[in-house]
Amino acid sequence: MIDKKIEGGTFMNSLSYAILAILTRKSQTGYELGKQLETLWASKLSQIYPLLSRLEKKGLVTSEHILQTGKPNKIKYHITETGLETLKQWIKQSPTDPVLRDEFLIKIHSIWLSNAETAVKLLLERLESFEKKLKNANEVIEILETTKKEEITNPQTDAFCSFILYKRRKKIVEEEVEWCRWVLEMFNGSSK
Amino acid sequence: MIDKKIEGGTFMNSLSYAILAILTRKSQTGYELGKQLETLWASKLSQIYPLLSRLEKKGLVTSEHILQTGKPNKIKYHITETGLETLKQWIKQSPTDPVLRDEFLIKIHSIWLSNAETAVKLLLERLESFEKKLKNANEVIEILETTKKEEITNPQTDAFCSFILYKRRKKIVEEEVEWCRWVLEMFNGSSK
DNA sequence: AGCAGCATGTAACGAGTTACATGATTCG
DNA sequence: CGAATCATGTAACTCGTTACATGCTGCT
Repeated sequence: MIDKKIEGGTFMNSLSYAILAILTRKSQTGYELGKQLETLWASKLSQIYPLLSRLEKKGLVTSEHILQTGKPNKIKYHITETGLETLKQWIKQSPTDPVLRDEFLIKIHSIWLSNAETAVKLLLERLESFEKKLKNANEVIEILETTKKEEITNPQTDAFCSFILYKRRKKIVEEEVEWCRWVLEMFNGSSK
Repeated sequence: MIDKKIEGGTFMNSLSYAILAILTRKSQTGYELGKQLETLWASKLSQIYPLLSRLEKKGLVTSEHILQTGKPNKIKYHITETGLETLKQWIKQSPTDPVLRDEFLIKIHSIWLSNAETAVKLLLERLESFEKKLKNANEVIEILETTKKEEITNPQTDAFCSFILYKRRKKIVEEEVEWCRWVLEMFNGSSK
């Protein structure tokens, strides 16, 4: 009875909703969406552009052609009333289980077959990459805390939602960093 | 120059390595692999069975037909020397970036458009599901700590690898639980 | 009587990535 | 002078899910 199939194509997938979610905050181009989506639902432009056309055919977004000089012309997308309603309805439904695909975990699972050097190299790389993510999250949180002091405590604002998501990110990334250090210690302890 | 393309089909994907990784610990059937893979690289049996055939053609695993009465016959897979070498070589290479696909995050991103009831329901569901995961991780950790006391401090054992992976899982899931409680408090605080 | 578990597989489809095509500007 | 950024898109592919097919045992 759930009509996922709205006129003009096939079903709505998670990426479609992620696109609508970002467009509620600011109308933007496919190219810009590609960057915004990184933290929410990573995807390539080659997947985003066809989906935007599909969403337009369904009447969930409208497009505005913007001519530019010196740069290629661009197409700005706006969410429609129908699009907003569709998104709101979707939010109410229980989300599917999260899926994590992380080659690092497979490698760690098998690291007992390897030597300490390989393990340490793997862990140091991971540590470095997550320390960068942590720094980035901290920066965004600081900016939100100073420029949106009021909004970030009000659940009815988009800043609040961004804030809590970055706080979550920070917590989880911090744990990963701590964990890497802990495992590295165990390798140092056992080799000496 | 990296010969991902070993005779007998196309490339090796992450799932192929995940299968090899699990088979290093214990020979087992595709059906059993399906369950073991849940925490490492979630996948369906319809993807696992054809991959096992492919791995056999490549000479990375061998199969043993086991006849059963009362239950359907089964095929037990064993990793070969070549399979083990292939896995060891792969571990040395830097893993690709982890990919997380989580509809919950998209919904939270848009929760400012919705009402407090919807948000609280979403968060309570998440909390419950992660509390279950936490309980499960704690149980496995306790078992490992009592039955494999020695191995879990020795990086050359498979128990050590399982142990550190479950410890990681526990930490991250704990943070998610804490975060859910924190956000729920903010909703309770603002509605009164 | 019906459902879950055991056990293997194929077919069809949707989701996602890589490669290709185009072309101007700006930065190092 | 090459690489990165801006900007949109198509084609070909791999990866992953859903549905289908089969059939016996044990639990509720």
